[in-house]
Amino acid sequence: MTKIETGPQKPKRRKAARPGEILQAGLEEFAISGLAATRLEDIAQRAGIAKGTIYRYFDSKEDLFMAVVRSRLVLSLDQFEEMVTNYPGPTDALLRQVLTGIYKQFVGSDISGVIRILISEGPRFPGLVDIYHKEVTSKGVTILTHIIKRGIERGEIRDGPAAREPRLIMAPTIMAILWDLTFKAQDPIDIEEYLTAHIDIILHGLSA
Amino acid sequence: MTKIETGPQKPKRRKAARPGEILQAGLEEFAISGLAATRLEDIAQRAGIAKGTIYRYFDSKEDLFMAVVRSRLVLSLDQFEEMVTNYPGPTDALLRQVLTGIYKQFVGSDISGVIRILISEGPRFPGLVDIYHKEVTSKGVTILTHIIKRGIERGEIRDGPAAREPRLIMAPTIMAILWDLTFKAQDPIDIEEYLTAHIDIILHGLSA
DNA sequence: GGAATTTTAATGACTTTTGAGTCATTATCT
DNA sequence: AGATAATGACTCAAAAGTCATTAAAATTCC
Repeated sequence: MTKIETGPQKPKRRKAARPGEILQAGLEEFAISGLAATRLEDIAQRAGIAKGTIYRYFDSKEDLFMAVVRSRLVLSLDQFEEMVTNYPGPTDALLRQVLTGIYKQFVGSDISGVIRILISEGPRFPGLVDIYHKEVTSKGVTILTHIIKRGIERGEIRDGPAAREPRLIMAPTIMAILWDLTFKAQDPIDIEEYLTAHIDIILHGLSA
Repeated sequence: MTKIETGPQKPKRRKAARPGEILQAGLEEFAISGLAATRLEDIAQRAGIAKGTIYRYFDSKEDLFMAVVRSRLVLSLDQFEEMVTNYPGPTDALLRQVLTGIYKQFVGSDISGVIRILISEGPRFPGLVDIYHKEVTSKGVTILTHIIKRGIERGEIRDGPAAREPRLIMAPTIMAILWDLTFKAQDPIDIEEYLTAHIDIILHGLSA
C-alpha cells in the first residue's frame, strides 16, 4: 500500500519536447481517433513526455486541437500557382504536371489526416472549416480555373459545362485520399495507375 | 436543496419510441458528432425519450452505434444494377440516368451521414468498413464496370486507362456529398449544374 | 572557469468533471 | 391485477485538468 507518495520521480529529457513535437503527435492521434476519443495521455506518450507537460504549451485539449489543425492548414499551393502562371507548353502537359505534383504531395501525407479531421469535426468547428475553405480549397479552385481559362484561350480546351466546374478536376484526387484512408486494407489503390487514368479521363473530357 | 428525490415523475408516451426512432436519432447525432462526442442524453432527447429507455433496446452506446450504422449500410443499389442489365439505349443516356439517380438518392441524405461516420470512425471499426466495402463500394464499382464494358462492346466507349478505373466515374459524386457536408455554409454546390458538368466530362472523357 | 543560486521545464499523483450505465419507482398496457 | 415500458436520480469509471515537487538549464558571483 505505498500509495500516497506525491511528486515526480524522473523528469528526463530537456531541450527537445518542443511544442512542435506535441503538435505532430497530436495530429497523428487526432487523425486516427478524432478530438473526443483521443486521450491526452496517448498524445503525451507518442511525444515521449508526460501529460502535464502538454499544459505548459496549450491551455486545454481543445486548444491543442485547434493549434494542431491550424499548424497544418496553410500548406503551400504556391508552387502550383507558380507552375501555372509561368508554364510555356500545352495544357495537357501542364495538367499532367500539376496533378502529379498534387498526388505526390497529398496522398498518404499529413494532409490526409487533416482532411479526415475536417470532415469529422467540421460541424463543431466551423471556424476551421472556414479557414480551410479560404486557404486551401478556394485557392485550389482558382488554380484549376486558371488552367482551364488558359486552355480555352489556347484553343486546347473546349468551353462547356465541365469547364465551368473546376472541382470536377480535383474530385478524383480527393477520392483517392479518402479511399486510401478508409479502404487501404480492403482494396488498396495503385496510385500510378489511378493517376494515369485520372489524367486520361480529364484530358479527354475537356479537350476541344 | 430539494435534491434526493428518487423515482421518475412523468413517463409519458407509450407505443412509439420504438428502436427505429432511436436508430434515426442516433444516426443524426452520430453523423454530426461522431461516436465519442455524442452523449446518449442527446440521442434520447432527439428521440423524445429518456436516456434509460435506450438501454431497453441496446446493450451499450457502442452497441447502438453499430446498430445505427448497420441499419443504413445496405441501401439498395439493386435498382441501378437492374437499370444497367435491362437498358436498351445508348451508353450516354444510361450513364446519365444512373448518375442522376445516384445524386437524387445520396446527396444530402442519410447516406451522407453514414459516409461521414465511416470516414471518421473507420480506423476503430474495421468490421464496418469491411461491410460497407463489400455491400456498397464494390457493388457500385461492379455496376460502373458493367456500364463501361457494355459501352466498349457497343463501340461507344474507348478502351484505355480511364475505362479501367471505374472509381473515377463516381469520384465527383463522393466529392459532392462531402462538399455538401463540409462546405455547404461557405460555398454551396448547385447540384443540377454540377451533375450536368459531371456527366459532360465523363461522357467526353470516355467516348470513343 | 566553476560553485552557488535563481529560473524554467517537466513530472505524475491527485482532484474534478463528465457522461455511461443502473435500478427502484411509476405509468401504461393487456 | 399483473406484466411491461419508461423514467431520471444515482453510482461509478475514465479522462481532463491541477499542482507540489524535482530535474535541468541559465544566470550570478567569486
